Amino acid sequence: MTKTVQKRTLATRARLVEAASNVIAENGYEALRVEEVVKRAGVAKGTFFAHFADKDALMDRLIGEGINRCLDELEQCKAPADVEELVATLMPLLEFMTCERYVFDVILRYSGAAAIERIGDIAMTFERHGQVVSAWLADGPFRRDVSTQLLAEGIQAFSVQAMALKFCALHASESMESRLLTYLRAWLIV
Amino acid sequence: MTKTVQKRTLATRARLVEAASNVIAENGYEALRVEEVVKRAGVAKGTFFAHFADKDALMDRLIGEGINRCLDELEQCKAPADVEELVATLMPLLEFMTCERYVFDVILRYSGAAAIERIGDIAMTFERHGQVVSAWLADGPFRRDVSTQLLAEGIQAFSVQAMALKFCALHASESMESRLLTYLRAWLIV
DNA sequence: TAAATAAATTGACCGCGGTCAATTTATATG
DNA sequence: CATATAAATTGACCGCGGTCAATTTATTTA
Repeated sequence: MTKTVQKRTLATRARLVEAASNVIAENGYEALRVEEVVKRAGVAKGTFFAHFADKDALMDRLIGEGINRCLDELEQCKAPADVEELVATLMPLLEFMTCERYVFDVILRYSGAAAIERIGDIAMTFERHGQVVSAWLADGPFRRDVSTQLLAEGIQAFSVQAMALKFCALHASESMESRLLTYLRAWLIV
Repeated sequence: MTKTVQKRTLATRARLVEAASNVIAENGYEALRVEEVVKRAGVAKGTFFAHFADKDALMDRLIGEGINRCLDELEQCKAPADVEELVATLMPLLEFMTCERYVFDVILRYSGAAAIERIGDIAMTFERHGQVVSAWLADGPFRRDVSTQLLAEGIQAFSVQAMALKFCALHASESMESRLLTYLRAWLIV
């Protein structure tokens, strides 16, 4: 049970992540190609897959990072005083999650842990999100007949719905924010 | 503005769909390969893409068919008398939608219309689902302070959440049905 | 320090979805 | 019926994610 982590390993992985971040900064998430990443990192293609199970695993990590940055902001906020404030506070996170259709697709695919053994970064952010929101609900003008945990899960469900409809041709007219507002008024109000 | 639809076209498309259905019946949705489908249909690969924009378009159609079969059943049912009955009635549909992880992923991706111009089969089934459920809610012991339309959207949101958690390692313990029951009791009860 | 062992890296190769210029087949026109 | 025109079909080819036996580099052992 020896853990032999060479620092070369860390260095290579860091170079891969760095290169990937640059590609994304320049062209967005969807345009990322593994071949471009390894070229910039100066390693062979096989090396990439020695560090990440597949391309999605890299995305899980990078998008997870982005979500966590949003959650860092959320944690700074004081508990919203009403539904309007709650929705407004959540918006930056939802905007990031829907910055690209591809990003939203990856999030949906990984919001539940993808594999049995490995629980991905994105799945962990959903847990964290639930806890942050749950804490807010404890001292606000919201219904109390069910647990804050359940209310928080509902907020996630409605958030996903509102985000999904952003990409839906059938419902493009209403904004994500106003839609979520409608949902959460019906869900949270006593 | 002449529409010249050769019957050869229809025949070829039917052969492709037939072949695809057979492959799926034998090996499931995820295992479907376009090359296998065209081989069985006796046409070249390019022909497939003259009939379907991409592989997903075929999946949208075939999975959409499956959902519509479930909805046909649902329409036969009389309006559920309470939440328990409602959930029980919905289960066959949810079971089909989660018969494979791949199937659920495709459904999520296409539940909103994928492209602006073309509204896919799966997206249409969500509309249909909303209408069927909405009609049920009009005469049942459910809350009436918001529209049945909104309630139906919430049922969809919670259904998606319950299905997603079925594939989630973090929440594998509770069944899809009991989870949905918890959600909908909190959502629908007056 | 040299030999043995384990870990990291390499790049040719594969599978499979998707493209397109060229060809075949059907339909409209004189 | 012959010719022009449009539609359908073909298959070689490409892009890109992912694999793996062979090789290089680091660590352990004698």
